[in-house]
Amino acid sequence: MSITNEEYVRVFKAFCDDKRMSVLRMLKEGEECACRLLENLDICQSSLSYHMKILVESGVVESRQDGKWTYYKISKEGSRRAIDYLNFITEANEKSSDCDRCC
Amino acid sequence: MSITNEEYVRVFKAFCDDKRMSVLRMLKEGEECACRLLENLDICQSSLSYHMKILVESGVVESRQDGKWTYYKISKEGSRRAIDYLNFITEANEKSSDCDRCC
DNA sequence: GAATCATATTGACAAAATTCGATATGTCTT
DNA sequence: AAGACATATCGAATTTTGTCAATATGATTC
Repeated sequence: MSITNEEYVRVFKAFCDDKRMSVLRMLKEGEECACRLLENLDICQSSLSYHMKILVESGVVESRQDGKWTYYKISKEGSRRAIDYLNFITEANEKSSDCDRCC
Repeated sequence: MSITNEEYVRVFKAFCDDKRMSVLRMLKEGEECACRLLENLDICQSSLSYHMKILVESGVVESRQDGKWTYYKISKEGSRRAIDYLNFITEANEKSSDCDRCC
């Protein structure tokens, strides 16, 4: 077992909360700074910061500092990794347990 | 917005808990009944039942009754859907925000 | 049909996640 | 360097999630 449960869970935490999902859907349209995200979310600034930290730590979102602004966008590498993980986890190990045809 | 945040979150909840991840990793090896899962998990029976309900409601796991046993396995359709969702959420809408080459 | 076994549900508690207001930090402007 | 602005962190309160023991349900066996 090379990848730990903790690692998987950290990555998928990104997708398990309503507010984070809203953020992801905004970032899908392109890079945004925190203040723009905040405008559309009905939470206070510190809560957004909390969620953005989880998103960045999951690797699915990456951030970039520009002066006093922080810009966020979906990370291609991070999302590829999440997809790889999901594929791996849900991919059966084909050990003929529900083989309908052959036996 | 056709698919709600709630729907996405319900699906990804499957992957956001250590115990559920352990279950998924067992089911990856093939169908199992609840009692076998329980043996390997260090939680009590009602807790397992709680987690299995979340997994089944996510669609990622499907269950089948055989007499007094309940068997669980990874749902191909459910996991395909989870992967579709993840692809959709993390796929950028390419609106030229981080275009390095062309401009 | 009574006893037994596997799983589900309930209610109470514990632990973790989320929220907010207040404040800190770091950057830009003047 | 003082003021303004954007974001991060802290501490406390609240909400949600996960846990267990007890009990219920539903099927099987005797």
